[in-house]
Amino acid sequence: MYRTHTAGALNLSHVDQQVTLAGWVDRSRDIGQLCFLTLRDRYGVTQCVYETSDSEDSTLSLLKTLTNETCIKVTGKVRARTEKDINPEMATGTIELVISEVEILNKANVLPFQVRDDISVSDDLRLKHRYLDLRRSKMQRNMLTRHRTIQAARDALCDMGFLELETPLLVRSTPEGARDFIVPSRTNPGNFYALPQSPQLYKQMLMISGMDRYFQFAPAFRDEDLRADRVPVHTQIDMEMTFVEEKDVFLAVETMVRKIFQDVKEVSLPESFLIMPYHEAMERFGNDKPDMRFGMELKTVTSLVNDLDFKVFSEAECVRCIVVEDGSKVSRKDIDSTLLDKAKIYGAKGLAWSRIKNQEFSGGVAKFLNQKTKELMEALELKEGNLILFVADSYQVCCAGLSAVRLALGSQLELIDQSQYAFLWVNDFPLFEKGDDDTWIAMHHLFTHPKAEDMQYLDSDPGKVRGQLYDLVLNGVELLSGSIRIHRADLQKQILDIVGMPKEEAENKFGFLMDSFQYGAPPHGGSAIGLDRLVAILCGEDSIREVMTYPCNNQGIFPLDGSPAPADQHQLDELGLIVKAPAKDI
RNA sequence: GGGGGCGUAGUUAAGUUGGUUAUAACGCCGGCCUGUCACGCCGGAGGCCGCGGGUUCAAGUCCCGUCGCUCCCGCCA
Repeated sequence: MYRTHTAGALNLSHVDQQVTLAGWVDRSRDIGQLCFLTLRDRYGVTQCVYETSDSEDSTLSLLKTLTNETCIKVTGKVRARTEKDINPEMATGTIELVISEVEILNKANVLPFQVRDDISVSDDLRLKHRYLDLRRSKMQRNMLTRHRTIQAARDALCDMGFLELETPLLVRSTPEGARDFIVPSRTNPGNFYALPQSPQLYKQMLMISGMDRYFQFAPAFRDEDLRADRVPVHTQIDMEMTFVEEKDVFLAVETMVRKIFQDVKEVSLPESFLIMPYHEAMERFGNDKPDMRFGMELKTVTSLVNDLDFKVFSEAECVRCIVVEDGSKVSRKDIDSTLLDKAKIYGAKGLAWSRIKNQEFSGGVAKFLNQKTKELMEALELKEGNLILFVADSYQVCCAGLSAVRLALGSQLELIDQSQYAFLWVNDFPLFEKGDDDTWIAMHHLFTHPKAEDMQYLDSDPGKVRGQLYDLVLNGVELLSGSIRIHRADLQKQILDIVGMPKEEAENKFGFLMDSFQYGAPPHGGSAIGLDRLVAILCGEDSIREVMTYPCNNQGIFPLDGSPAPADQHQLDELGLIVKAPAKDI
């Protein structure tokens, strides 16, 4: 071993012991014939000190050459610091290591960026030198949190009798929503595997196999455009259960999530989480993943304002609004620029506003609203000083626009308690939505079981059918998606008919699943948690990249190894591939 | 596919209506310092101002193009 202890281990009980530490130079402070250096490893930081009366001393000279992040081994005796030299900020601040010997294991060159928490460096540079970025204590903490989250989830699921099983990573391209990553087969020229978008079909068949309860930390691959919280590969805590209904899945998930928050954050979550149907979420928050940490709910006023002498309102399909309690905190400039911009992103053409002053509307569109002062004041329960913000458009645009405005106000007015974890189940999603060309498309995926009481509308009015579908939302972030699945071939065929998938295509793409339904497939259901998003929230990070070891950048490029890269000609030849597009230079 | 923002030493930034030798902090190199802990003090090196073109007596600054990064919309159940 290179070391006898770690850099976080030493305390007063080790005084006078001879120890050896190995790690990186966190900082060195050269005070002439006195020299301090702080040595860092995953476990902490320990101050090492060397003093001499000989200015030609070889150890002293060596210490003076140490640059930050040089990898070293230090041997010496632990000494208690004198009262005035104790550093209360440091976990090891009561002691120091008196250096007798230093060995440079590997020198560090001039660093591309400093390894410390208070840096602001471009993400690209951080990713190019991710090994250095991960040395920063914040990143070390994030990785530890990730590890603990996985550990707690595994403990909880194993306790509940789930089996941890793996499903294939080279699979058939599936009829799911996102674009597949495809992998050419050398042994079967002209044929391709797909990387799984989720273990969906394979975990369903594990239930058919009688595995009863399964889970897996599963990579999920999707070849779509990226975002701050979206990368081509993310990890799901994927689970599936047999002979269960929605509430049974909720219970299992809640048990696991409670264990995670207890173990990782020492936070006790409530016995059960709030449940809200999709339609209620849209009505109250304009969003299917509402942030429940603050109110400011949306209201609909279409019928009250459509006879006003104001074309924008009278001709709109829908008029919705939100009420800001203390309107004085929102300036005209906020409304006309910041908030309007938010609403515009989602297609709103404007953001009408007015304030309540002396028991009537004042400013903005007041002259129109005051045709119905009393009715509006009562319907919206308006009070002195309120600010009302309206969007008039389709129901979808009203919801999306005002929901964005609500979130912007929530953060601007600091209405959000950052210490709170507000969980919410959203369920009863519609099974289908109308596509562009008037066809029905599955809102979630094709394997979701309709709600029993809505099955009667499958033929007559698919838009009315709700699925046994649920999302778990945490602080406005969609953490989990799941459903009770179809387990009978006849129902599965009916669903495929409704979305107009040709029989041949269905047979080709997942006939194997349909087949499996024919041998006593049991009722089953499950869910998948976005592990990266969960860990990001636990770490207080906005981007999931902060909790992944080696994420790619926003262009899908990983600056460290330079992937993706062109394939060698001999690789292409073996695969029988001809590249038509010239390789983009990256 | 569409829109917004940013590209200046190793890093993060400043750079005025276009006008001397392009600044600062941290880092790096050298010197001084025996209780520092963001050590301090003195000195030094370090620049294709992303790239290409244009306007001008003169461009880091203005214009056009391009490349890179980033955030968002579409897309992603």
